[in-house]
Amino acid sequence: MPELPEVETVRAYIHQYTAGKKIMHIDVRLARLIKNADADTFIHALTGQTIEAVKRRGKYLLLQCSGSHSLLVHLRMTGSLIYVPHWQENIKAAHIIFSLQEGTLVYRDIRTLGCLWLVPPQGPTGIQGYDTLGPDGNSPACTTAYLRQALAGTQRYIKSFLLDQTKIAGLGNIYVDEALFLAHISPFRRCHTLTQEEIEHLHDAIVHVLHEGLKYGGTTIQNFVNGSGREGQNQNHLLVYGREGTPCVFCGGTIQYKKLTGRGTHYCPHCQH
DNA sequence: TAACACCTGTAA
DNA sequence: TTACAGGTGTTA
Repeated sequence: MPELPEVETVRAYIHQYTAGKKIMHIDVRLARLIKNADADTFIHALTGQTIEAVKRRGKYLLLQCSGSHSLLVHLRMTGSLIYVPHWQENIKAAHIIFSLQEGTLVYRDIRTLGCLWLVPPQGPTGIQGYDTLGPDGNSPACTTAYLRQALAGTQRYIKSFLLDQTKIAGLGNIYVDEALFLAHISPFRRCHTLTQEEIEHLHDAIVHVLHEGLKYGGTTIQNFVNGSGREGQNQNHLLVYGREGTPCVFCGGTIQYKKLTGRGTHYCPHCQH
């Protein structure tokens, strides 16, 4: 589900509502979501700690706590982290429940593919996937020069490259399709064939689509909700994702849908080369 | 790099 | 009943 703009939207809300609050009690209802500790260890390490700040790197959320351990969360497809002033038992798919000194932080996840990790004192190193993250797609480190250098070394499909979190962190299926459409580059192009000009357009498009996603509070297709449980609005501004069979906003041709390395891919064959 | 696995819900 | 879904790790 969530890509960088969705995770960042959640981060901002959760930070606003939970920073400075103490974790009074933790109810672990689905322990297998915690990947590197058993439930007792997890509960013992975090109970009594104060959430100092909520940070984000790529699609990971870091809840920095006052004690020696912190909490790292990846929402995967259908995870969500919401803050509610009053816990109610009718909240569906609530798997880990943090009772705070004021209000409740709930980890929900319909498909239960999400992950939580207890972060050791030395930080979130050694946690699979985290150490090898590339620069965030909207960070100053993700320059055109960086992209040029990284793209030159591989012949894979550009879409597959953009989805690779070790190359660029934070992009997922929606924003990759949107960025390639805006840059007029086919998802089937091989990385090493991109020209300097195309790489510049691609870079601008990545920054733009992430900015738009953030501006509209994330994209909700089915499940995404921000930290308050509300939907995003960026789905109303998408240009290709989910628009197969409808007219291309540039040429009026028909948006196509094909599978590319297992992912549904939306593009305009006339505009994207 | 492809297929499959992890899961559940929804829509065709 | 089947295919598909904002992701990613493992295996062939």
